[in-house]
Amino acid sequence: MPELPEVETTAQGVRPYVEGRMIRRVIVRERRLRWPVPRGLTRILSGLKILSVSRRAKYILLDTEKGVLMIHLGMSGRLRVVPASTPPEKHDHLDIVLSSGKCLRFHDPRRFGSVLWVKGLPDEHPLLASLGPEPFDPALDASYLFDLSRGRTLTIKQFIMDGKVIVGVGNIYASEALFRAGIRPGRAAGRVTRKGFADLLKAIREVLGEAIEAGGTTLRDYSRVTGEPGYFEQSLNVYEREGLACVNCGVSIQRKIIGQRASYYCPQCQA
DNA sequence: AGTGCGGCCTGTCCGC
DNA sequence: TGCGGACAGGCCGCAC
Repeated sequence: MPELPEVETTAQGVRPYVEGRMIRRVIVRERRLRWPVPRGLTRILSGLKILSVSRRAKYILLDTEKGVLMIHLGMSGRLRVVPASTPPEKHDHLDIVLSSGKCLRFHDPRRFGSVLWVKGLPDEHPLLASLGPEPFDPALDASYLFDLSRGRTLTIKQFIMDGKVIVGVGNIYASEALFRAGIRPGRAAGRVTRKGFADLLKAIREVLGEAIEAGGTTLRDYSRVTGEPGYFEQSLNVYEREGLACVNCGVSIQRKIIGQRASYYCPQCQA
């Protein structure tokens, strides 16, 4: 399941193949994604050069002189670069055929992903406009999170997974960051101390940074552009480790549903 | 306004 | 073996 590290890894992986390339055409085989793939994408994109590949939250942005193509991997989406002649497989919903003879191929069995076209600045798109800061934004600090959380009754885990608060913290890394910060996922956000948020922000940055370094976490659906797995899975301390010994203290890791999401924590190390 | 939850999807796994 | 059902999850949009 692609979280921010997986999306970042994907953006980095496709960048050398698509930046500076011309789009020859677009082949849409299935437009029923999270949002319908816009009609006329071939007409819009053909002949445009991809100026840059970037990422905002979990969106991959392909910038052209006429607008920006926003790609979200949902939870089972993948982007691969393959020769344009490669026969499509099941769930290969869309190809962006490049002047190089290769194509950027979007594959998404669950179709929670999306491919959208924005004419103006991507930040003005409704899906991006109200998003919170990037975790690695230097302007982001613990005080921001602390202030925003005052009076909030939802759990700290739900709070950090809320894209309006901070982007890019998905289910896996939320559990992992809370473990590192020693905070129980079920604690009310409004009851987390200033120190707690300092620890938590540090932990979020560490976990995401390490996961990017490792090429992401490979669980179920995700693999890198090259098809090789990410290696962060072996660094997970609590996620999907219910009943196993805490790496810190040996106490059994607990699993609890919070906000309809599986959450994992050590009852000893996390208060 | 903040909170909780339904719904979108399919592959995988489990029990019968 | 085959089948149904539960589950996984990002995140929007609705209802309270």
